[in-house]
Amino acid sequence: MAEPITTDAPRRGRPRSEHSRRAILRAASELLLERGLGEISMDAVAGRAGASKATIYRWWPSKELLVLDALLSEWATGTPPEVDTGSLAGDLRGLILPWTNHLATRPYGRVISALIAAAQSDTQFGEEYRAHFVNLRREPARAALVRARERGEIVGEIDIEAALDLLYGPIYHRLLHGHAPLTKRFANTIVDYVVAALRRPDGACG
Amino acid sequence: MAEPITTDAPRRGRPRSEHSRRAILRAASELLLERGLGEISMDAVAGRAGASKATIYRWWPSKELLVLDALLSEWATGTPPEVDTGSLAGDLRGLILPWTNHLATRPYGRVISALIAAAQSDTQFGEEYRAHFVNLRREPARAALVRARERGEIVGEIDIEAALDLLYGPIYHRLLHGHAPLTKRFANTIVDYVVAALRRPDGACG
DNA sequence: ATAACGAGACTAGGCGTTCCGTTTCTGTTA
DNA sequence: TAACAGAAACGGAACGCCTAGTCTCGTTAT
Repeated sequence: MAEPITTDAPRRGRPRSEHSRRAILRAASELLLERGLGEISMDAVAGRAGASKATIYRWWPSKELLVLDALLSEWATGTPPEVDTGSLAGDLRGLILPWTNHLATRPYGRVISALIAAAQSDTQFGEEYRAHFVNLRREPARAALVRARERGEIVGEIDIEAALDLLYGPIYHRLLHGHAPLTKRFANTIVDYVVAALRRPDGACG
Repeated sequence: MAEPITTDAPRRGRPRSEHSRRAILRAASELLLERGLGEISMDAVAGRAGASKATIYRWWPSKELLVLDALLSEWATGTPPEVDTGSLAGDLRGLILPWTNHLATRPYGRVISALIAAAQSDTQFGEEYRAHFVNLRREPARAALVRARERGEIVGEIDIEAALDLLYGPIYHRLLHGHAPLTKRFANTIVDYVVAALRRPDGACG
């Protein structure tokens, strides 16, 4: 993430160029979706943004964190509000469908897989990535599951963390491996399966 | 994958050194699990194997394909036989438990995530990876689902491909993101959820 | 006076290639 | 049987090219 711009106590000297900051983030986003993380260079980002590499590294400590910031600033526009539809299926669909639709419109798989790979060797980046990408999505789904349990829609011993993996795992799986398309129909099927699994964890009826 | 050694019609000239081939694969495996794909160099592999880089590149076209070959040759020893236990839960458990146990014993997550990232930009490598890693695991699970349907254990319209993602997606999710441990208990829970979801796809009873 | 800016040179390190001299095999000739 | 020529693989090492990240420089804005 970029070092935040301190607003209080106006610093001396030339202020940070907001124009450059946006140009850098936009250039990074564009190049990222055109080619992927491994295929772009910081020189290319600087060149397209009309900025200097020194300026980039003054505010972002590494290529990966710049990319993470670029994706977050792009996705910030499309985050849907969390809603309580009254049913578990409705809640999960409201969370999953816009997200998968967003993922399917652009080649995010190549970018996110590179970020995951980078997160394996850089612990600090890994935590930042998980906090902003993974947990940010899990939290509202977790809340929906808790509501459903309090409502009595799901009963018995429920492993909520495993249920969240059951929900998000298949989406990430198709996104990263690309063995099958990430369609709206698929997302709906996964939600149906998850709801069915939680309603009768042991598969019994009656 | 390495170019296969042709056995028929013995070629002229010095034959390929089987000793070097094994030393290279073993050095690659060791370094890979010690440090990960992005943190090792071909010079390091050559050095540890006591081989020349020229020799490596004579038989493996890239670092990624060498690594894929190294992992496959290591895993070839631990592949369990496919068994028909007579129940869907038993079949899936027989497939999933040994695999997750194997995955959890070593830091495979960092290696596999790097391979997935590499597969995004190299189409040919991507197909090779999916064929040997992903589909090799999906196929027996697919067969188990078909048997369960023929047996009448699961009924109605089943999206088998989505069901496979429901089974493997959560495992890959934890392996790659590392937000929660990949325990035997977790694998069992996922199998239970999958079986429950498929028994009543609509969540209804009666 | 301070600090960010763009431009660009620079370092360090990795992938993959190429050359070298050597080794080990096959095939031919005497 | 024995020598010789060619083919092909070997280890070692240097090289070209590219990229992340650092640093210097003169400039510009507060």
